[in-house]
Amino acid sequence: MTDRQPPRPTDSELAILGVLWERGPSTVRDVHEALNKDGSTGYTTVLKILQIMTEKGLVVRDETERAHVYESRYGEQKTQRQLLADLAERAFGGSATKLVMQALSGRKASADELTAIRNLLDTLEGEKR
Amino acid sequence: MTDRQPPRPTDSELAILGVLWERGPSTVRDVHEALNKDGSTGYTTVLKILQIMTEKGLVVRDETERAHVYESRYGEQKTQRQLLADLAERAFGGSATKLVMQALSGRKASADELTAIRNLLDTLEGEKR
DNA sequence: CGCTCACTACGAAACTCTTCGTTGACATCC
DNA sequence: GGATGTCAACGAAGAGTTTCGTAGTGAGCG
Repeated sequence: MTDRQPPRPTDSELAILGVLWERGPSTVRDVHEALNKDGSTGYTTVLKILQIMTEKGLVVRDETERAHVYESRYGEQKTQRQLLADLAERAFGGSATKLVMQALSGRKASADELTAIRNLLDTLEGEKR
Repeated sequence: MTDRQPPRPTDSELAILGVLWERGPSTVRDVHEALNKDGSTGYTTVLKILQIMTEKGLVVRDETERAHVYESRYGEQKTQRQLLADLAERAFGGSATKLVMQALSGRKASADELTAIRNLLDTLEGEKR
């Protein structure tokens, strides 16, 4: 009835979504050029993946212009949270807290970053009480 | 020279690794029975995936007994951190901090969990100074 | 000794993902 | 109006994943 659960994007799809989030609605050419800054992907490859993503519902396509314009259907944060929930489910026994703690301890964060996280914690706790 | 970077486990592989981490070294039968508690996977399917994982180096196999015994080659935490680093790279522009903050805000954690995370933060900051 | 059971090995089939070559449509430029 | 360039669509090839049927092998039982 409501929107079906979007499928988990693959690596290539995620790379393209990154471009769309950064640039906003873009043509195939735009995406291709943005990706080719570092990697090397053919134009038709990008096109094909965008077509598949359209079928999957990951992006929406505006066909009014000759060069179709693609836009990510789900926001960056929503997608990121989806991926995190997914990973928590698959690799952390469903515990997002375990995921967070592992991410924190497995990594050197700067003092600034730790402070930012602490502030976020404060906010969350404030909401709760 | 040193160990080659282990490949990212697939979903099925991760499910099997979960069993191996929980039970310790196990035979195919052990894993199969553990997995069939809820899902439905054939015995030979589990065997095949374990064989592939052996080729990939994700597990090690002890063949001294007739029923081979499989063991995860990498610990649970190490694998989890690998997966997190990977996801941070692919979906969070390489920023583990962004990942943590998204995981925190996208989720309702209990007060106890927030406290646990806060304590971890204290420990990390303590080490740093 | 021969049967049966448990187990591994092999390989095929279906599916997805990634890549790209080719084709055809459309527009613009000379 | 024909050549040139841009673009979407199609299809195919190759790799990886997941599934499982079938075959072979060894161990122990009767």
